[in-house]
Amino acid sequence: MIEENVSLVRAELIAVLVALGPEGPEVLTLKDGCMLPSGPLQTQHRSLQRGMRDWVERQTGVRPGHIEQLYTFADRLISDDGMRGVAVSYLALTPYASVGAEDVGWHRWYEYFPWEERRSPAAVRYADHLRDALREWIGTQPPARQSLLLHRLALTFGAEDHEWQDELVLQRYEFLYEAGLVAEAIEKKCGVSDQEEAGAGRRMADDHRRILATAMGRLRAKIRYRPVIYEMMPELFTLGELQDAVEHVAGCLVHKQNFRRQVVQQALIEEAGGERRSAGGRPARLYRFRRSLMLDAQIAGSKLPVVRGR
Amino acid sequence: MIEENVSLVRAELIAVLVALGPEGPEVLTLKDGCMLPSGPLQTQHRSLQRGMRDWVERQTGVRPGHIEQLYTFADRLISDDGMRGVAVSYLALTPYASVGAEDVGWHRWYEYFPWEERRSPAAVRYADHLRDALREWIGTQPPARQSLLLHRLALTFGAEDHEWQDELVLQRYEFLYEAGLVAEAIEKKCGVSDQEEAGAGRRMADDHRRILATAMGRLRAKIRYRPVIYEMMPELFTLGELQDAVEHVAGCLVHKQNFRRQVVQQALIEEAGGERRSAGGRPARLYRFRRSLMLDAQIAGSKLPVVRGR
DNA sequence: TCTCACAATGCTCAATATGAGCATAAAGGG
DNA sequence: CCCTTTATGCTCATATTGAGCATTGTGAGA
Repeated sequence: MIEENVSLVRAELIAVLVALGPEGPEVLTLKDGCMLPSGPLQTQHRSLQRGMRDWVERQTGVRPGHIEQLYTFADRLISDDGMRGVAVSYLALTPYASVGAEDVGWHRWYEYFPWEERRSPAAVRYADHLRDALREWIGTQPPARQSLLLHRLALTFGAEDHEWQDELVLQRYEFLYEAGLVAEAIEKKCGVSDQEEAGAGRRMADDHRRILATAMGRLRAKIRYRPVIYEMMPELFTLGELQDAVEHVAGCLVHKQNFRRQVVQQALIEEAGGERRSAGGRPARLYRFRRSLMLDAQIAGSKLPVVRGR
Repeated sequence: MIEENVSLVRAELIAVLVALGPEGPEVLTLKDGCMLPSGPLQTQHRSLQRGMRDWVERQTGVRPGHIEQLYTFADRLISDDGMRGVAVSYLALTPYASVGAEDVGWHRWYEYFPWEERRSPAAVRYADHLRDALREWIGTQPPARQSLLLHRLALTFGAEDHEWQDELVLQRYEFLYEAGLVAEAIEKKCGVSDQEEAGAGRRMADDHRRILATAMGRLRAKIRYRPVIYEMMPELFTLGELQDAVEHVAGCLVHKQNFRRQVVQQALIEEAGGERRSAGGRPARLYRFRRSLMLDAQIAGSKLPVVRGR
């Protein structure tokens, strides 16, 4: 007996898999960059997380490593078959792995959120440009709302002695969405948009880009106090490479000497005993993450100094 | 058309409502303390959060204030009607409100987790006692596992120069569960347990106590860097009352002078202009939370100094 | 009325942590 | 052999934190 009014739903599992490619963080996608791996919960799945892992491996061949639940939401609308959907999204980190299948591939996440990449003055200028566009849009809004919107602009995009906070990825995306500055919003308003470059950043199907934004924000927040960055590093790495990874994820530059100081004194890594020589410059020592401390690390937490430039 | 293998599920919404009673944090329950408010997602619910709010208000008459999603999980087993359940749990904070309905009421959360209350030496002794019981249990385990278990014990219950970390509520509950030291686990092993006091702390139906543990851990972690404590305070309060609230939630004592210093210099509160006099002692100034900063507060975060004693 | 216990409030001081920059070391390329 | 480049080591000013002493108003009881 099923109670009246009680709707049965299809449970959809969606995964944001992140790895560090040669040019920074990349996300695993289907349909040539337009979709995240996903699929419905099935009878044989023993848990939500298992189901998610199963779909990812089936669709892409990649094994998720460190996994964490992101958010669960219900579709706004009842679909054609009268069925409603509940989507459970996950963030998973893995070392970089190549994929073979058609239409499956890694894409730099800054393709989707170019304004989040602020490691060069040129990149910062792009974010500033968007901020101006937002300010212009705010001007078209009801006067009563404008002051609140301007305040929100300052908090999310950094202005009037508020600093840019790298973990507010979702808040910025939603702001741009409201202002109709991203493709998904434009399409919603004007019908199908055939112009690929109609809005800022690359679009995705449904609300997958929103989920990606959630994942980015969560990851950026998390690397500050948990050693999750090591989940994406290869077995051996130099401190320079580690710093590069953090900078790419956080989307900003950090002070090199202070970064090393903190990382070293946390003692979560140990010297592996070799060195790596590159084009020019002094060879760098190789380190490895002390996996034996994983339990400690999960529970105790650590922190990486993600801060401002140089 | 519904695909083969794809299971439709019932989506259950579960709420942990927390308020500050006269003796510390309390949780809103049904069935005389054995259940959390919950109910299935219904067709008319426009979102998961709305559905949760709807159930809470219907069952208890209390309006949830600040809301945050906790975790989503699938039932391990298919139920009698062949249907599977997915449960989405929420944490909600509210000022203390009285309830009228039968079997509905507030219960101190330390009834369920007495070892989490460490504001007196006697309370700490109880946690120590449990730690000893766990250590004994570890002795009965396969020798190969023992070293890992002892390490985990040190991390979660504090030992061998590891400190007790108040936000590890779930980890401690799960450890006790594994060791068969809480009622739910005993029942699972031995069939129905008619002894109410068979295990540590008061039991709840299904995995509701696990959800409560998740909520407690999240709240304890959150008050350190977000001003959520104010969601549970009355309009006017003294710094002493605020500190009391934080201490009750965190389950440990804080240094009074340093607490005030940080709270005041964060400038999230303002003097309300009166004072409150109690039994003995100098009257305390009244403060109020600056609601106008809510946007800032949500985004920017703040932090309360939750630390060790005095 | 005078004292005392009590909580609130104000302030100091040492120990750390953090932000920023200078200096040196060890490679490769002309 | 000099120059550029990256790694590494170290210093110093400043901010944050942990801990404790001192002072101020009150109510209660001698």
